[in-house]
Amino acid sequence: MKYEPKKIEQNWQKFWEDNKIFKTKEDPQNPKYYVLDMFPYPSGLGLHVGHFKGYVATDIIARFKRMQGFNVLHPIGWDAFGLPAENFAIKTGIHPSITTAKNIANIKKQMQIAGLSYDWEKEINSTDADYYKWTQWIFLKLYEKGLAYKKLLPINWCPSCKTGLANEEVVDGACERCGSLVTKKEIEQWVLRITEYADRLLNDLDSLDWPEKIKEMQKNWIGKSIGWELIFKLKNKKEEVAVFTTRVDTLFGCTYAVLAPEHDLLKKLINDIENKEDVLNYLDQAKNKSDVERISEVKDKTGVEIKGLSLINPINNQEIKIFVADYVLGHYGTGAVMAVPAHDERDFDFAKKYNLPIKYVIKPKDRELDFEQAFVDDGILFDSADFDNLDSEQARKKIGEKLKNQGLAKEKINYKLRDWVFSRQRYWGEPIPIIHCEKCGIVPLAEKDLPLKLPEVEKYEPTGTGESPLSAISEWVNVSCPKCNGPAKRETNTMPQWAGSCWYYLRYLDPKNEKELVDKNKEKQWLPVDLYVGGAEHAVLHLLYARFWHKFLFDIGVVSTKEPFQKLRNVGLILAQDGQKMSKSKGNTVSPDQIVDEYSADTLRVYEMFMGPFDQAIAWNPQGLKGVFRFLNKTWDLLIESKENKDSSELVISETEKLIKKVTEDIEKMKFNTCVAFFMEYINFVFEHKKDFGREAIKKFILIFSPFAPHFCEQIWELLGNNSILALQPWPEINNELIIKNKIILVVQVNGKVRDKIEISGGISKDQALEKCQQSERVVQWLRNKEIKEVVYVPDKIINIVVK
RNA sequence: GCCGGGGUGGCGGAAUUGGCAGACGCGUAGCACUCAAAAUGCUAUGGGAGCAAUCCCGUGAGAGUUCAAGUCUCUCCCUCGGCACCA
Repeated sequence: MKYEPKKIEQNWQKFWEDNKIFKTKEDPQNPKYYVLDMFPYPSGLGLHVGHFKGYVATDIIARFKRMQGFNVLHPIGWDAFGLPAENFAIKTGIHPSITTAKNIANIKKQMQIAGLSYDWEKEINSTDADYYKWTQWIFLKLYEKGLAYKKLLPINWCPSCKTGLANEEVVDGACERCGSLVTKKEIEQWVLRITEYADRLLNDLDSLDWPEKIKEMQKNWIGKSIGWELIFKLKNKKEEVAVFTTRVDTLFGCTYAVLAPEHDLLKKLINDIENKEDVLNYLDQAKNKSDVERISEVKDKTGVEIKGLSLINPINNQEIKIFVADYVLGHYGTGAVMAVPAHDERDFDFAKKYNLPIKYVIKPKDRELDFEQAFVDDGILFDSADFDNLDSEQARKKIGEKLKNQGLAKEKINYKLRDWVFSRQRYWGEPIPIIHCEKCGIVPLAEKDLPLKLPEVEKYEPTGTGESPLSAISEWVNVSCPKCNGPAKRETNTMPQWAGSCWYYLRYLDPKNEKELVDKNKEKQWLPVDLYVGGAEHAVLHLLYARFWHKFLFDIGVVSTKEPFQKLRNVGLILAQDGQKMSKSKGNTVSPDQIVDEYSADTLRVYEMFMGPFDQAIAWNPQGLKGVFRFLNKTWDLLIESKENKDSSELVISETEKLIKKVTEDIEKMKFNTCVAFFMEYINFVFEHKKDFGREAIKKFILIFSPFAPHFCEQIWELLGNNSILALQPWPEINNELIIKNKIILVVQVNGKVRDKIEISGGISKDQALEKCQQSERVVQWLRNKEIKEVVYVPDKIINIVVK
């Protein structure tokens, strides 16, 4: 009998489905395990083999944990709001929900032919009104707690997608989605106060089992800095300017100050400025600069002196000039800085260009000052009055305290993180459940009126004016105010792509609940997610947003854990054969359907796990696929041939136990590539010992190989005469006693070089081992006429004889 | 510039965390089967020397620690990812 996957795979898939084998079990006796994939966007292109890598891995873990007796929750769903469906609708006039449904059906089929063991009863879709009702509900709660607000502010605008973007969606000054250069646009925006959670988002990272890289990225993105806010008084005026600094120790070196173009003082005192025209001109220029232009000027800073105004340095009462320059950011700190060119690169560049004084007040501890450049490290103070000879750290404390006592300073913490611009001027997203009343202002929808359904429109085309296509549907837009019954209009912006994915992992626990987002008991039973798998590209997008919402839901008592995803692992990309990223436009994608058809689902699964380390990007290689197919065939033939064997030899039993041990450990560590290598090694070994490969060993092999190649193993299991379902069998226990320990190969070195390998029985002493070595001619020839100086013995491993 | 990952045969990659470098797979070569090809099986496969047993060299470069270094320490080079005027 040959390995004929086409005859078996579909049968097993149908059997699993018909008998609901992978329905989530909730046996209170057993521990739970929640293993989750980042849910996909149902693209019209379907999934390519790269998408499957993560899904196969979580499937292996899910199957493994089920066999170990866990209640496993392994669900999947669809993150279906988003631009591709909407853009397709613009082109064809077909409603996004229709294309989305079609795409979902296709991808679902792809997942099924790969034998992925999802519990399809838990399936969710972020565009179902029953689902986004709760996304809107969370928004209302955020609004209620003052964490959602509407504000006119200059935001990142993608001229091609014709919508505003969040900070996190701008990569190198371009739109994360389409790559167009982002411009600034001032529109009224809904904004979420994620900054309120900055400290918790930062601190709780420590408790998470996540890749260091992702934690670092989030830390940097949140960007906490601890320093002082100082007051500089204007000379001969009552106004003052606050600046933020982390280097208050350099205050004696401050030779001028710089305001961001957005700084309030400029508007307020514009008529006191002698060179008003120049300044206004500069402000105008700065306003029209894109991020890319601003970034490109890093080495050539621009600015204008504000003549007629000056500031007083609070520490020494020195008068200093004021500039306006766009290297100072309006949105960070106070929008104003004290410039210390001697000890800051940026101020140094600016001072050089405009010929401003550079005054050194800190010197290095271990070398001479170099007056050709800024010295930015901590050091020892000089020319700093009472603070001379202090080191930077002490000086920061003392100078800060002194000014604090005079009411001119306070400790201050700043974050790079900015509030989350949450509205989009597009159609295919969750409507924001808000009404604008002429009299009452912003009025949130009542909970009972949720879901606020997305209306049908005739044109999906974004207007480009900063208004959403929804604004054109007057019968939807015009409503009466829930408060005063007067004329009112609906909010026409929609939520961003990320909204639905901020909480979907909660809905899987209880997907059909109409009364609550999630049942309390179910939430307590299943959270947190024990293993979350997805790409690293979501580090500061989805993963940060979801943590924020989760913490908010924790605060309002919806969830009981501080964090949603306890353990996170990144799946590495599968690149095309040419080493490039797989994409439709390059025409280098490989479809899983094609591979399943040509080889088998199990070949695809085993190959993807064997390619290399799970978290690493690796190019697709059709030859490697062939190798795996060869292995499966060889294994099949061997198992069929051996299945009538009764007992195994001690050696085979020992090797089988070793295999169980290694595979069990490596699945847990997600080292799937070495698992497959172990399977291959084992099969090569028993191939040499066919007659000794008995029933128990075969059974155990099939059990532990089944998460990798489930159809294959299920079929062999049946052929062995079992009536039970392999997927529901317990994982084999490791029996250490059966591992042979009395025949050990000891490596013998002389002066650190391997000279022989001898067989010993385990646990012998150093002297016994040395005696054995002296019986070996190969070893003895290196000892002749030499004096043994030392013998290093690592029991059962290695002996090193040091001679002179 | 800063932060993080990495550099091992012709290729993808192993190496119990300091103890046999190159497991496993691919590729390549030779042989067998075949009219032939594919498939399959067997053998070899880091480099060098040697008929051979065997010996020497070898994990980006250089130094160091150690009985022993791919693994630890220092200096440097290259590469991939992230952030980047955040005061």
